[in-house]
Amino acid sequence: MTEYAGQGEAMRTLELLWGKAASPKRGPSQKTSVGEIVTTAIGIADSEGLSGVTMRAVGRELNRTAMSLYTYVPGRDVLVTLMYDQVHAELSGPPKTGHWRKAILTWSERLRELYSRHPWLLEVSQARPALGPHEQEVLEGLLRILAGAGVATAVRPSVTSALYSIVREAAKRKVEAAAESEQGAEWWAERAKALDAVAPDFAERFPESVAIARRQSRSGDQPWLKAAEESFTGAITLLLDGVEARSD
Amino acid sequence: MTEYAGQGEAMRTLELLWGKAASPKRGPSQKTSVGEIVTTAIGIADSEGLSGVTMRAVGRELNRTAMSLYTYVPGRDVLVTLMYDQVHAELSGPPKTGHWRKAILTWSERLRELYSRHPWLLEVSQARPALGPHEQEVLEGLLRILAGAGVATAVRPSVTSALYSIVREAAKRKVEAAAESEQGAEWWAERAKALDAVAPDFAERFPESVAIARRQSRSGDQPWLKAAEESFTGAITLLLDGVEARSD
DNA sequence: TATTACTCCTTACGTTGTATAGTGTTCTTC
DNA sequence: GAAGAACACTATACAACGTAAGGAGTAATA
Repeated sequence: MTEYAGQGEAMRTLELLWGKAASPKRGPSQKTSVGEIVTTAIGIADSEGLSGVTMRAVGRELNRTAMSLYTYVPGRDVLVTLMYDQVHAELSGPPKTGHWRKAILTWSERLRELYSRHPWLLEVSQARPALGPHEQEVLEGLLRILAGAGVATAVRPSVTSALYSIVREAAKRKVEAAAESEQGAEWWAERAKALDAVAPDFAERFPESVAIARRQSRSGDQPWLKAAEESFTGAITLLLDGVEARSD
Repeated sequence: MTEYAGQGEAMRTLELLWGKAASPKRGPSQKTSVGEIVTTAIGIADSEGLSGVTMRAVGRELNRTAMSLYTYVPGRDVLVTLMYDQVHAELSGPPKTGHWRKAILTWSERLRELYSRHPWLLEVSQARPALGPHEQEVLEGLLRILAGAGVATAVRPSVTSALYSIVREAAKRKVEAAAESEQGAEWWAERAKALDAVAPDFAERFPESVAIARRQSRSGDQPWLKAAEESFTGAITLLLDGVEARSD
């Protein structure tokens, strides 16, 4: 490994994120690349979850040992950071045109779809200001829409925070719903019976929760998915109404 | 372990969540309890993060072996679920009175403070419909406020989702900010230099992001904390404005 | 009193991330 | 061209993890 003038791992991680890692000048030619490793790891995460991404598993996929990966990447944590930034590249595209409300809704939906394609994103620790280029590009895209719409600078962080939040929450519910539909109806019936046995007063203690659950279960054959969809667009509409009320 | 009539682990987890696990009728008296184990585990998580909560560490704290914990709790995952529900008990209190906007803001702030006290909540996987009593109580509290305010039933899931989202996002930023202020100013300067070396065109590529970051760094000696605070109340205000616009 | 159900402990297994050391390859320098 | 530095990769090893299996001791039941 090259020396990094004492700048530590933060510098190394930034270099990797921005594809600016210096290529080696001597020694045997590398048999793979950071990009290939990250792509492979993403593939594993997509199909087996983040816990499936072990150094050994990634190495095996590339016909290499786990330890050889440490030539490219300083450790598993950084690999996950790189994966996180890399998938955000899927959202890069032409700038949105049209009405800003529509643009924001589209932005939100695209981000949510990203989370659906890569559910493991929800397992990645959020306490991590990575500053990767693709993640940053996504944020910048939203800020541009807000700026173009004439939303006051002071309000933009709030809107941004709220939108990200709503998208992630919606993605969570969608992932949950998918996992749950795998379980089958029998599992649900059993669980409901168990809950009743353990908390017979559930409906009395939590009438509002039960009312909403019942309301949602009436809306079609995929109740959870539909409910998630509705509360997603509903929440965004609400937020944008608030923004608009503020602009006046 | 008692047999659970083939109902599996879901039943066992629900019993533990609701404190309805049957106490043993024979054998030596138990030297600890589920509650003590959960409390101990929460203490460890508070001070060392969720990764510090190992079966061995919890056992050590209670002068017991890791394996003895399996008498009380079927495994680490369920222990984490119990921890998650348990801390939500800290929010139980008298129902809020006064204007509903104020009540919702208070609810949100209390939840955010819970996340601040227990930052590891953000590390807990959200893809998990636990149905624990304390978590449910918190949700029910919010729904009651909404119902009392006359917010339409159809809108409540949206508002709920958005509020939870905003709170969690704000907590994330607060946790980040705390972790970052530990790092000291030198670390930040170094990191800024590294970013400039790696992405000299950062300010040109992401002008809106940079503008906001600059704006936020002007607002006092704890820029991150203040920014988080502002975007938190800002986002909620925005959302409630939207709700109000909808009620008309 | 014998049996049963239970708690707790010891031991052990497989898996993880990664430190260390060694082998062989390629570029640089003399 | 030869020597040596810089590198890629492998093999081995270690500590820590969750937890399965088995056994010793204890208390209620029959």
